[in-house]
Parts: sequence; structure tokens; C-alpha cells
Amino acid sequence: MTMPWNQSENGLKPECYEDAAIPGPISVFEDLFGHDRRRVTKGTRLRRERDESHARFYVAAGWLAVSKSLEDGEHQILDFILPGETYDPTAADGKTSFVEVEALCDAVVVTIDRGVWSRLLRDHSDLWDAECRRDIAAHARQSERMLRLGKSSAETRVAYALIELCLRLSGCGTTSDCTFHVPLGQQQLGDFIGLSSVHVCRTLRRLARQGIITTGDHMDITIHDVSALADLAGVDLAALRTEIIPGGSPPIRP
Amino acid sequence: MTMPWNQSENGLKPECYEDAAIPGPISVFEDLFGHDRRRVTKGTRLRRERDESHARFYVAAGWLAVSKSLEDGEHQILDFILPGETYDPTAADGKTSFVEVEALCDAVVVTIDRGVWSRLLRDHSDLWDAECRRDIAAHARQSERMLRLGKSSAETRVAYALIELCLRLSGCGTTSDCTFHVPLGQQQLGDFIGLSSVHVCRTLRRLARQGIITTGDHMDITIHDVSALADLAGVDLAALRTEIIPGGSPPIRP
DNA sequence: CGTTCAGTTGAGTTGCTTCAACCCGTGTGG
DNA sequence: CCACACGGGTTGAAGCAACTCAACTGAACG
Repeated sequence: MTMPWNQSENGLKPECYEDAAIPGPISVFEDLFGHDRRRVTKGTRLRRERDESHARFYVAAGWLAVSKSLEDGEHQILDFILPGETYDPTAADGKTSFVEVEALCDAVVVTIDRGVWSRLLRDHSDLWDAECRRDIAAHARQSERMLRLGKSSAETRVAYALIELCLRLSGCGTTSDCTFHVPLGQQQLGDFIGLSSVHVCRTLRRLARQGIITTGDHMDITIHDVSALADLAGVDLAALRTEIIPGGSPPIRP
Repeated sequence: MTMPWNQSENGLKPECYEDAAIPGPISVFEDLFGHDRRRVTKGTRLRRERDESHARFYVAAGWLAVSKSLEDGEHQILDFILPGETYDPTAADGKTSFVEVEALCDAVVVTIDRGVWSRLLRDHSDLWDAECRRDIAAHARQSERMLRLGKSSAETRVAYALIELCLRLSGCGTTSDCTFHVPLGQQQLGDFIGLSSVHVCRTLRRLARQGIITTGDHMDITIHDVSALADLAGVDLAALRTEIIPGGSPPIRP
């Protein structure tokens, strides 16, 4: 029943499973912690809320979701962790996780103890810099999303989510059409932007009818008119990239 | 027309203006940067979105609000910065601010250049630890709020906001009634939790009618029944404190 | 070929918003 | 000292965006 981890499955695209080519000092993880790599299957919960936690995750392949839920079962996805990124779910007490961390597709995760992580940061100043930038980018992203969660229409929220995912996946917007795949259902997309799956569907279809996007099998998304979508999302694409993507500002060549 | 900065004004309570007694290595700022202290009046914008930014703020007295807005004028407050806390609004590009930072009452702010800040962190490992914990706490708080922004009723959001403010201001909940003042109008509270000021008003009055809280002049709030409010907010008070407040977990005495 | 599960669409409901009126404490200028 | 304007809070009435409920489709799978 188990499939080779790197094969396509459930209609998900292979690129979810492949190690990403990430800029940055990734070799640090590969060298020291190759033996800690774990393959996890779609749906695996690496942490539940209130679980013990004293480690940071490094995602070598696949997507993770960071989320929280209310007693009544409502579920909010706070962010996605993409290949090449790290995340530490440990709360201010240093002992428990304040979020749930779940694999959205089969993934490869390296677990790094907090103490070891601290030492790594101290010893590799380039790693420290890269992680700082990543952290700021994550914070900026979360802020953009929060703004729209609180204050804007379903259309704006969906448009923003698509733009953000597109930017994170490829840095699109420079050329014409932009196609990408996300390992999410409409329910999960709704959990990300605070909408019911039914309304996500309606909104996506409306955008499709307007010719701004096309949706394919299980969340294959093509953005035809990036600037129209950016307008709906209420963002300046270039500015957003510099704020939200670590190293997203184009290098200055004097 | 200008008043002594430490006098009460505009109906705000004096405690807004007093230097806080903060646990932690605050002397670092006081010693090295006393000359950079700036007194700012209520409403001062220390940063606008897209402003140049290459510094971190340390709040010696008063409250700051971190916020973002949409073109249509909608305004979302992302977090408050309380006396003794620091915040850096610089985006991933290292050059611009991705948020607006505004004084909610007369305040005293120290500006610390990013380079200097890095050196401080390197030289004072206790400062580094404290700031790490504060950062995690802020992240956890924002996550809790995001969960409720997306997924819960007005009553829950208001209740949670009151609980969070109460915890941050005093670590209440241990005894009976809990009174505090926040330098906010209902409009601003609405901007914080994603509601119109009208609905904030209705919700506060409903809570008051139920005897759970009392509101006084300009946001003097007394919580009479903390656990009822925590129920409405959907939180476990003790757990929330450990997750959201740096050093909020009670010391273990063996 | 039946089951299952995600997506799609319609119909009715509701919680929050908007608009508008009013109240009240404060500041202000004649 | 009073008249008045102003801004924030409070309350009612009406509208609407998103939700829930429910039915249907179509693809995947055993």
C-alpha cells in the first residue's frame, strides 16, 4: 500500500516531493543532520497544540501547514512552511507547542534540537542572517494576511492568497502567465483565509469567469492577468515582493 | 499649550506615561542610549508604510500601535508595543517599513540602529534570550488573534482581546476582579479585532449587561468574572499565559 | 458498478455593517 | 457664564456578504 515517497500520489504533483533548490546555507543541515531526516506522509501531525516541543523543523521537501483551532472545531491555517524553510512551534515557555504542524503532502522533515540550533546560529553567521531575513519575511506575510482577514472581502482575500503563493513559489509577475500547484483543497484554502469552502469555490469560479485565473485538477492554478489580480488583492506587486520574500528585492547594480 | 510630558492629559491615565518596571536587562538601553530618547505626543506616526526604516524602537513609556491599511482606508492594528518592549518595523529588504507605527498616547521612544542592535544582541546573551522570548510571545499572541479574526464571533474576539490585554498588563486572573486602562477608543479596538466601532460598542455593552465586565470613562475596564470571559474567548487562562507572556510560566520550585 | 469524496451550485438565514439619530462631557468663543 | 460646536459612545433600522444546508456532479477507486 505504501508508495515510494517520491512518486506522485493523490493527484498531487511531483514537485511537492522534490528537494528544492534553495538559495542559502542549506548544506549546514544536510551535512550535520542527514541522519535525522524523516519521511512523513500526507496528513501526519508533527505537533499538536500543547504538545511538548523543544525543536525546530527544517523542511527538505513537501509542504507543512502551521495552524490552530478553537474548541468548536474551527481551524485556522496561519502559514505554510515550504521546502528550504525552518519553523519552530515552541511557545514562550520553551516547552510546549502553541500551534499544530501538519504535513500537507508527503514530506521530508529534519528535526533540529533548540540547543543545537542556537549553536548553529552562533557558528554560522550567514545562516543567522538568512534565518533573520526569513523570519522577517514570514512576519510581514502574516501581517498582510491579518490585514485582509480583518478588513476585506472574500474576493480580496482569495486574490491575495493566490498572489502570495505565486510569489513564494516562483517570484512570478515578471512575465506573462504564471502557473503553479498547491497541495491544498478548497477547505484548506478556506482555513487559510477565513472563508468557508463553499465560498472559496464561488470566489474562485468568479475569478475564473472573469478570465483572471484558471483552475485545474486539484488546485493547479494559472494566473492569466497578474496585475488585475494584484488590484483585487490591493497590493503593489513589486513592493510586496521586496517586503515578503527574503532576498526579494532585486540586486542593485551600480 | 504643551504640557509636561508626565502629566495626565486627554483623560488618559498617568500610568501610560510612567516608565515601566520591566524584568530584564533594560539597563542596556538606558545606559547606552539615554541620549536617543524621544518624547512623542499621542498620534505621532513614527513610521508610515513604505517609509525608510533601519532601526528598532524601544518603548520606555506609553503605548505604540503597529498597523497596516488598505487603499480603501480600512485600518488593521496588528499589535501593541508596551513599555519595556522593542519592535523593528523593517521589512525583508532591510530598507523599508512594512507597517505603520503610531503612538497611542504620549510616549517615550528610544531608536536603536540595526547594526547597533545586532552588536548589542551579540554582546549581551541575556538580552538576546529575553528578546527571543519576547519575539516568540508576540508571535504566539498574533497567532491567537489570527485564529479568532478568521473564525470566530464578535463576542469571542472582544473577550479574547480583553483577556490578552489584561494578561499583558498585569498577569491577572490569579485573584478576583481585575481592572486596567487601555489608551484606545472603540474604533481602535475595532481596528484591532476586525469589527466596526458600532459593533464593538454593542458587544461591550452586552458583556457589561451580563455582569462580566464594567467599562468606565474612556476604556477603563474591569473584569469581574475572568473565567466566564475566558470561556467566551475560548481560552484556557493558565495555558494562555505560559504561551503568550514571556516568563509567564510560573517558576518551578522543587 | 457502487461508493466515496471534493468541488459546484441554489436557496434561505444570519451576524455584522452601514446609516442615521441622539446623548453627553468637554472645550471654546462671544 | 452661557451658547454652541465637536467628538466619542450608544442605540435603532435596514441591507448585504458570507454562512449553512442541501442537492447534484464527476472523478477515482475497489
